[in-house]
Amino acid sequence: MGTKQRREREKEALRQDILDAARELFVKEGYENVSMRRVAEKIEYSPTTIYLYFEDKASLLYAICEETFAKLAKRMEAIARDSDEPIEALRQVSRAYVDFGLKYPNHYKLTFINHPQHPRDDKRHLREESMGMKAYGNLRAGVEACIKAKKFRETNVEAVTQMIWAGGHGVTSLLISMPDFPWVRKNELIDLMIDTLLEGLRA
Amino acid sequence: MGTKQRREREKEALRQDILDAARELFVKEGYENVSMRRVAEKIEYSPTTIYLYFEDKASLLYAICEETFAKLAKRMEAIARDSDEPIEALRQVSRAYVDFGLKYPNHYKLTFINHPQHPRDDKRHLREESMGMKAYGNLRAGVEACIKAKKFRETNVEAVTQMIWAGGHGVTSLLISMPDFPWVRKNELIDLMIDTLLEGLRA
DNA sequence: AAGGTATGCTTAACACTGTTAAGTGAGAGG
DNA sequence: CCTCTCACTTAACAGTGTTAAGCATACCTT
Repeated sequence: MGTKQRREREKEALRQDILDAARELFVKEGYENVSMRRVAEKIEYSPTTIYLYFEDKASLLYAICEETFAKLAKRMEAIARDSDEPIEALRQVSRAYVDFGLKYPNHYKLTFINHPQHPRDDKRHLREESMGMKAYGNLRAGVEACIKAKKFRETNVEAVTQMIWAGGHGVTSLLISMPDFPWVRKNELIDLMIDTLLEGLRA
Repeated sequence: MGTKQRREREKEALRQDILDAARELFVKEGYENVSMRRVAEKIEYSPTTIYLYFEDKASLLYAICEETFAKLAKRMEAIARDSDEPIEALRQVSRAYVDFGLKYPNHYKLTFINHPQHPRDDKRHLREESMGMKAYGNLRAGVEACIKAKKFRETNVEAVTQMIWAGGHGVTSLLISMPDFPWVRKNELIDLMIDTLLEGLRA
């Protein structure tokens, strides 16, 4: 009987409906400002139904974050593949990171800025297989290539990677979360950050 | 009759009690995890009493942040005064900024990461007189001194200030909001960021 | 000193929140 | 045809920020 398989398919479809509704609301109005009841209303189910598919509200967010991270990781990989000059590749990967954040500010906010502190030591997003870790790994690979090619004087791969990440995140998050501040031109600020960091690292 | 003045003093005292209680709780457990009822319980008043002294919960935190950021601005000023080598001064001012954020993560979160997005066009924290902006002004002064002394190749004061701010903010906010990530030693990361930026700026 | 009033605080309530325990009802399996 | 499974719902709990209304006391005036 294919009934069991059909039911399985239907469950998966509803799971996706929940995810789609939640993503749209979270992105439009912010995680904190969207209640489970509102998500339920959007998919026209009772609020408690969501709990049959996701452990809690944070898990719902986590699933959405994974989707977003996956897109970013994919784009970073493509850039790294298409370039062979390591510093130029790293520059473009960093640029891609910031551009991604500015293009999808609400997704970025959701995943990197307003990331709610998970209640009981929930370290899902730090697992090796998580998409966030994969994006970090891509940046790390770019840094490693530069160090292997002896282009940098600092040789601690992890430290350099984290610094470049922090530099990109700093620009991105400030531009997003303080839009009313009198910033200089966005591109000027982004390029100045990346260029200065790479210049400062040069062997 | 001094009764009016005495009452004024008593009101001010209670206001401070509220501030003290709220600060202790917010810093210890985080703004989001502390309710108005818990603050009220701590000072042994009814919850609604707080609303006679502060417009809402966000205003309570804002008042605390102003106090704390005043300290930061003061420290930055002192550092700038005590040093006459402009790059060294800027390095220490930047370091003070990050150290401050890590010491008071909840204050930092409100003014630079989570700041209330819904209180409709509430731009308190962007006002010239706000202590957060004063700290930014101190950083800017440090950058200006370096540029005046012809130590930097980039001469756009605003752009350089914003970049250094973004660098410090990136490190600070990531360390705060992703405490479980396998960071390299904090001091190593902070120093690497500041040193690399200053090295990359050198004339 | 007595009466009225302004002031400081509290009680009760509203409209929400995330989450869970218990219950319902339709459809599959025997 | 009956039973039982299981997706889903209803009702409720324990909390949240916030407000409207009420009360008691300390003050000022007569």
